[in-house]
Amino acid sequence: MTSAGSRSRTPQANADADGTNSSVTMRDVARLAGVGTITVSRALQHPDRVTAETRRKIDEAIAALGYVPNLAAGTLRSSKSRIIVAIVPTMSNSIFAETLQAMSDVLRPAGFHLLIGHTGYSAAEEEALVAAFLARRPDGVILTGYTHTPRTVELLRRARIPVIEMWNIGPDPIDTIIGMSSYDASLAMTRYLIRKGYRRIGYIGGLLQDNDRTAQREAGFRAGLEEAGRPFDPLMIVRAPFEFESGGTALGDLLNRMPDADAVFAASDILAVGVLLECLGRGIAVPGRLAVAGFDDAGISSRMTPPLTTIRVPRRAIGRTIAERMLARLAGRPTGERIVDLGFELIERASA
Amino acid sequence: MTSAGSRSRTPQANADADGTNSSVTMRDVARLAGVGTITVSRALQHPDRVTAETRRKIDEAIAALGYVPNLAAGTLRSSKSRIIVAIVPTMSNSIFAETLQAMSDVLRPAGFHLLIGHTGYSAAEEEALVAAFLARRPDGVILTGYTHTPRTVELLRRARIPVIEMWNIGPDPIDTIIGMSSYDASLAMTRYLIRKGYRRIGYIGGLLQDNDRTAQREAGFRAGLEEAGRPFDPLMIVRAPFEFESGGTALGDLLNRMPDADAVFAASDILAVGVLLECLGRGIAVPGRLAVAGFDDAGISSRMTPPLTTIRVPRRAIGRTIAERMLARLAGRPTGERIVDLGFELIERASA
DNA sequence: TTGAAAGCGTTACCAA
DNA sequence: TTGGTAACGCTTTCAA
Repeated sequence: MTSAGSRSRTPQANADADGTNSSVTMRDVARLAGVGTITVSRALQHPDRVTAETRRKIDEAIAALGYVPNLAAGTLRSSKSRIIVAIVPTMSNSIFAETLQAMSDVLRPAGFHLLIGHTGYSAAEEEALVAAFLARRPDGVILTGYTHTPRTVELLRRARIPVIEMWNIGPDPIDTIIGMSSYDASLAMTRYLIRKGYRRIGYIGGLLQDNDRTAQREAGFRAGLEEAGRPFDPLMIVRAPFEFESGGTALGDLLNRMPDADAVFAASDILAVGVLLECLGRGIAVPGRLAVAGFDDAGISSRMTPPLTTIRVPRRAIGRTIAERMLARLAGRPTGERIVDLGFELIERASA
Repeated sequence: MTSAGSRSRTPQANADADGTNSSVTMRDVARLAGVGTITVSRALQHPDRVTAETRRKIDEAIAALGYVPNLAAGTLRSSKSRIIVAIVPTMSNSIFAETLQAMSDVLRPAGFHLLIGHTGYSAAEEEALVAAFLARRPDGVILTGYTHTPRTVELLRRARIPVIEMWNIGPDPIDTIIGMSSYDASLAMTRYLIRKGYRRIGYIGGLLQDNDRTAQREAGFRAGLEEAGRPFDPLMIVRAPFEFESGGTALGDLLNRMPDADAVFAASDILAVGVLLECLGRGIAVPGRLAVAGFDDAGISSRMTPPLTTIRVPRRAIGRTIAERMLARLAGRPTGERIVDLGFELIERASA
């Protein structure tokens, strides 16, 4: 580990002073090792199909020349890029970041790289990303949710590669869908609040545009009210972008419309924490005067005062499962159901 | 936007029923358009070097055949991948996620894709990532900080591509370094706390392993004490990973060692927010009994009660500037200084 | 276990 | 403005 040292101050001028350069090819390695190029290729791809002695000579030649393989050539010839494309709404929400990291942690040791795109919650942007990324000939594609433009679906269908939709379970996957049911989770939380005796429950949800997660959560909330015979009123719902700032603002809106609310279900912990902080600022007792429930179980939620009742989504497990499934598919190994529900957990804490 | 529809239930079986498939090449497009392949290539790369009529015919052929270019072939031939590698410690910290998104927002419209890796704050892992990614022949590489293994530096030097180190300014960049001085910022915050009259200032910092940002912050804190003639004592420092949970724990440790502390400077808002929440839980008045300052200006910091005094780092500007600089370099346009300091802002709020 | 030749789909080079 | 030919560096195919 060094932070300084004898580095060249003019990187552009780094010629082959040490006899190595970046245009070393497999052929050069083969020549130095005294073998054919194909043997070098085999030594790199399937080390066990080459004698230990040959492998040693090749390894030495690689080290001596500073050889770096050129994956573009391999991809062209083999039609295998070892690239997996993953598209998420945003990377700023650590929910998705953690899922991506979990996927990457499985894929990288297997030699696959994740090419990540973010849509800003726009299906049109997703389509543009898919179109652009397909030119890289990815071996597989992972999308968030099941709401896509028809052309996105068509492009992926024609690409004939594994496609995994994630996070939110829907009825008719393009190929495979892995995640949990936002509807079920939201319904469970609504039932819980009702069971706890809250009479006037407000809902702060995300924007619905191109977002089946937020749509399912809102639908689950309404279903919960209905099955309990509670009248639903559009005034009970406020929608806001997933930011801490909007949680507080949204609570203000909601309380203006529902001054008698005794509980708030926020469809994301980012919003719910914003709500809690706003309550703190306004001196609203939680859960005494107003109960607060969230969704996601973010890192901060358990540290709040009071700690937040929320839905835990297995976000690392989703990433891991998707990556493993993808690797199995690409290796031709048998895979299971096309719809994989990894479930959720209702975490009961003090806030509701 | 559709969430369902007439999708095939057996994607593996999608043959060329509609006459289009994914093995359409530029040659097929050329044939249908009645031109040479090179003209198709030109129409795609430099639309202005082709007559409008030719371009129209080619566009029609592309649409009719559902042609998707193969970038692997182009990369092989031209040695231009239009891939930029970016390596960060973690994507879970939204600080880095926002910088990555800002970079991506500039690079994508220019036809470049970001290949992202995360090191988990390990220089050895960074080296492994760089070695693996270089096989994709990226057009440029972006690293976080200036602490790298010698082999990482050597690999990048040999690759002869633009390398931009980011976030933390250091004296001797591999090539170009863009960010701010964590040392200066930390020193400024320490001076601020001293000026505000706090006598016994504790410090909660990140782990130092392979992390020049945390090291500079700690050094800045010590320098601030020293220049004010305050005695430094190792007991004043607690180090913890950047997680909400550790902020609270670390505060406990610190107060055991320094029961008379009247201020805490946490080297990350994640820790500082954890500290604030812990104070809330323990009934410690902020800033009356204990002042709290942070670093990063995370989204939640301004919403806390009291709102958090912190250092604002221009994280989106860093990403944008890096991307623009990278594009300029790759286009052969002149670029400025090798060290670009985008500065910071001390945000004075109520917590300290 | 090893190798020779062919070819992947694109773009550089040179010519018309 | 357009095109023919060659070449990028690897892996597949077939053969020894």
